[in-house]
Parts: sequence; structure tokens; C-alpha cells
Amino acid sequence: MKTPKRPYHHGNLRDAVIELALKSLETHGSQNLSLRELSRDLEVSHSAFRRHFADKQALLNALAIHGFEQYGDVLARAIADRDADFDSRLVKVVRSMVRFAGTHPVLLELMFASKNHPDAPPELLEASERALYSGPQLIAEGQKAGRVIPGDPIRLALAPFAAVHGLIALSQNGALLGAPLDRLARETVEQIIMGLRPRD
Amino acid sequence: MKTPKRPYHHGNLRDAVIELALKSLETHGSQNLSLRELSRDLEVSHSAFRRHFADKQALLNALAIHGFEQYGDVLARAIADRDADFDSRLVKVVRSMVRFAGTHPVLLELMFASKNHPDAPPELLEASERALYSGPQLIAEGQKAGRVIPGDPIRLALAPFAAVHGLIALSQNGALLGAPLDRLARETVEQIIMGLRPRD
DNA sequence: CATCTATGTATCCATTGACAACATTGTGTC
DNA sequence: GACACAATGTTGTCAATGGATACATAGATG
Repeated sequence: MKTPKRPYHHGNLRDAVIELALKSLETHGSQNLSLRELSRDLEVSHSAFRRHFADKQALLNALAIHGFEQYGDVLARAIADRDADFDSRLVKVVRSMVRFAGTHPVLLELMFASKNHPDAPPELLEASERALYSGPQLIAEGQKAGRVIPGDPIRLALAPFAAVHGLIALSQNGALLGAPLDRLARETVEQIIMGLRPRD
Repeated sequence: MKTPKRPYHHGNLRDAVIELALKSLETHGSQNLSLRELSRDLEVSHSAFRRHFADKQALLNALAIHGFEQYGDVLARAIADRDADFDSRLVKVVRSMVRFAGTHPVLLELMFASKNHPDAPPELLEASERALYSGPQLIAEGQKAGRVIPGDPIRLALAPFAAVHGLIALSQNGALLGAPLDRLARETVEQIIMGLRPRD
């Protein structure tokens, strides 16, 4: 006797596909993400997902949007913690970025690849901009505390934040130059704050 | 009458596949790279390439290695130009990085994605390390000129080089925050050199 | 010249993403 | 409650793909 089957309507297929796809990404890599396999695992037909996603690229875009939202939340929470001085808060933000990269390496790669796709939908570009616009607020508060030079906080935030992203890209399995990325990122951001030009 | 066909032996199929695949990457994107289409364009059977590449991933790895070699050459040439002071030389290196990213966006993405693949072969990891190890030499010369603080040049090179890579990743169609990436990268690296901490 | 190696061709297979037609259920209105 | 429509699923088909295998052709070597 067949096991009792799910009712005809899944009820929450879109979210289920996204959740399972996120898992599959980190387990099997983005190149092995298969709509048919996801459908089998969710016990729906191979075309069911098409009611929720126009095509495979639409699913990938939804995953990237989800990733940017999560990333933005992580950054916003780290920045919202104001119980320490500017330098400590910056360290906390850097660590949260590195941690996200460590737990979602394939998703992060997909996030950046998707936003650079020629047909990237506006909601993906908007989600990426929202997520990547968190740094200026912290820099502005650092300026108020006299810990950061005057200037456009948006532009000034680029150096440390871009550097951390660059370190993430350059790293290998959470390490770079034989050092844990977490420590290396903190040290590099500290160097960026202090500068490489000697202070006579 | 059929047009005279190529001799049975292509003679240089491996290099031809790599060259055409590099073009296809930037034209159609990495997701649309198709071995069969490459074979058709090169007028060989779809299995011919398998004498040169174990599988599709092996071809992707070869493309990434080629990319790192090109990138390393570009950086080495920019660094070897010693006819200017340290700051100008750094600017030149930054511009060459941004230019490479602008002319090879998909290849650059593949390069980083490939090296982070769990089965990345050692020759790919070595090629990536060689390419990404160019900065310390310039930093050491900057230190000799008194333009860079004392310290490990390998570590000190990370801040500017990682930042440029991060800016490349964050950018969209050669621009970021409404500014050309070329200019933004130069300004950001200058900020990194001078530091974000006020100099009393 | 025979043998081995390198490199190509032809055929087959399983899997995939996309598409179209159809089926089932949920919702809203009268 | 009946009906119409919308939402969401199923079934089947197609073309294309990457991979594998057996075979074919040519180059190199002794």
C-alpha cells in the first residue's frame, strides 16, 4: 500500500524550493543544483516549481535575493550593537562578514555572480545595494567620535568593506597566507584605518 | 561537393578549445558554455576534446589557470615599470587590475570560483597564488622609499590589493556608487595608504 | 614494416530544463 | 450551493547536454 501522499496542493512550495535549494547549494555546489532533483526531494512533479519561478535563472535570482537579505540583516545587527567604541564595533562587523562567508561560501558566490548577470532583475540589484550600504552609518558614527577622518561616509566605508570582500574572495577554506581569515581580516581593516603611510 | 575538410588530426585542438572557450565565456556567460557548441564551432566531433580534457570541469580549470597566468603577467608588467615613484606605480597597478576585470569579467569570476572548488587541482591553486603574490614586491620597494610603514610586505599588500578585488566584486558594469571603478579604485587605495584615522 | 601511441569519430545513454496540455483544488461571487 | 475563474499541481514530450565506449585514422618509434 502506498504511503499516504501529500495533498495535491503543496501549500508552501515556493519557500520549500528556496530552502532546499539553499541547502543543495552549499552541499553540492551551484553547478550541481538541479530542478528535477529538488522536485524529487520535495515529492512534486518536475514542472511544479514553474508556477513559482519562470525558469532556473529566476530561482537562482531568488536565492541571491534571499542571501542579500540575510547578509544585510547580519550586517545591520552587528552595526546596531552600540555598546562598544568605534574600533570594537568595526571589528564585530568584520567578523560577522567573515562568518557569513564561512557558512555560506557558495551562496555568497552566487549572490555576486547573479547581480552581475546582464539580465539581473531590479529587485536583485536593489537587494544587493541595500545589503552593501550598511557600512556608511558606522563610519559616520566613527567620524562623530573623532575616530575617522572627515569625508563622505559612503566613500570612506568602501576601503574596509571592499577589502574584507576582497580577502574573502582571495581566501581558501577560511584561510589566507596560512592565517585564519577572521584574524587576517581584522588585522587588515586595522591597517586600513591606521593607513600604510608612515606617521612621522 | 563537400568543402575540403580539415585533416583528421586537428593539430592544435587543445589550444583552440581554450581560445574559443575564453571567447564564449565573455560572450555568452559561463552558464552557457557548451562543449558541444565549442566542438561544432571547431568542426570536430563532440568527443574530440575529451582527449585533452578529462571532463568539462577540467576545461574550466584550464581556463582559470590561463586567466591567472594572464592576470599575473599583467600585474608583473605593471609592477616592473619602475620609472615613477611608489604612489604612481601603485596607481598603475590598480588601473591594470581594474582594466583586466573590465575586459575579462566572466573569466575573473570563473577564476575565483574555480580555485574555491573543493576539487581544485594543485596547479590551479599554484597559478592563483603566483598571480596574487605580486603586490609584496611593490610594497617592499615602497618601504625602501619610506612611503610605506615597516612590516611584512606580504601582509601589508593585502589591504590595497584585497580592496581592489572587493571593489571589483561590488561594482556593476565597471561602476560603483555612480563613479567609474577606475577612479574609485584609485581613490580608495589612496585612502588606504593614508589611512582613515585622523592624523593629529 | 609492425607496433604502439595520440587523437579523432560514431553511437548510445541518462539526465536535464523548458514547454504545452491537462487535472485538481481554492476562492470569490451570485 | 453552483459556477466561473485563478492558483497550483501532473503528465508527457522535446531538444540539448555531458559522459562513456568502441572504433577509425594518423603519427612516432624501433
